[in-house]
Amino acid sequence: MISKTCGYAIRGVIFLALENNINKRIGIQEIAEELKVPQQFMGKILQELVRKDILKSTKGPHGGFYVNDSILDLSLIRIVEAIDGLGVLKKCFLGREECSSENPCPMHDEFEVCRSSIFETFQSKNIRYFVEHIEDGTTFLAT
Amino acid sequence: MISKTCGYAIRGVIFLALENNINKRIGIQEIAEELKVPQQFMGKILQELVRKDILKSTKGPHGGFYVNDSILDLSLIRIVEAIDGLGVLKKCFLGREECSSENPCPMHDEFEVCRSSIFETFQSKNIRYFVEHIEDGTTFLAT
DNA sequence: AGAATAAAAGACCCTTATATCTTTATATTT
DNA sequence: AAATATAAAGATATAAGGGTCTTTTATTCT
Repeated sequence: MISKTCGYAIRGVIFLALENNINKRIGIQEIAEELKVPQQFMGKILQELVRKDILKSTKGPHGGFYVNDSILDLSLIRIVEAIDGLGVLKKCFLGREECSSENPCPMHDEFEVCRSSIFETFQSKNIRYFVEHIEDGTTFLAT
Repeated sequence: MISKTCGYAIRGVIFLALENNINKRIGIQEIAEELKVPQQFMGKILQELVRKDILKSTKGPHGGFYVNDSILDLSLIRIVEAIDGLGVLKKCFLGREECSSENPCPMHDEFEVCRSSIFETFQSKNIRYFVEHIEDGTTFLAT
């Protein structure tokens, strides 16, 4: 559905939002260790999110990645859009070039339900929602 | 979700089931043209399905791939199993190594609904179901 | 038997996703 | 100012998925 890269990106952003204290920067090493993901690869992904204005970063000692409180209002769909593009949520389940309700593949209707429920989640849930569930202890970021 | 390869496989099997007359064999060229998929690649996929005893084939003039009526009772999950393996339906949405209802990622519950609905479709619907919808003209195999 | 036909099989190639390594730029500390 | 820590940037490596090409094998027709 979404790429592994995009999953890492989402987990990274939620992690930064969780740790968000005023002006606190978190190094890529700590992020990668906490989330149990490859450090350099995570670095590239977070850099991309900086370029897309979803995160901020500073170099030098005590540098690192950080977010400000407005991140809590960001809807997940913005991260998916930045990493995979929205097209990832529209591809035909059976690999046809074109697939739509007017010209559906055999799985189209069944899958459309899922597709739109995932899309609705990405659209309507913001980072705050996910942060709260992590703080609750009802969901987990690291394996 | 499932691989493109697996989507081609499903479309190929449904196509053969549609065209199934006694002892009729269909060449890979015709199959690929009808479904608008790469011929050689489709050949490899159908060969794999022959090895997995889902299809049959014969070489030589008037050879080709074919199925018998029992194909209509095959559930789609058997094709997914043969090509991608059932693991493809169990992967964590956010790319964690382990993800379960006891140790859920932030998207786990939302995605579980989709996952199980897709699984249920694959499990419960047989080829006959899809063949009927194609014959109806309500769904389409080729783009 | 020989020619023609069609799938099987395997080697190979291209693209994308995933991941790592190296160098550079920048900020902080001393 | 110099040393140091740290991320940015970009080149490179690896693996998997997707796709093509060539040779072999089996079948049928003449």
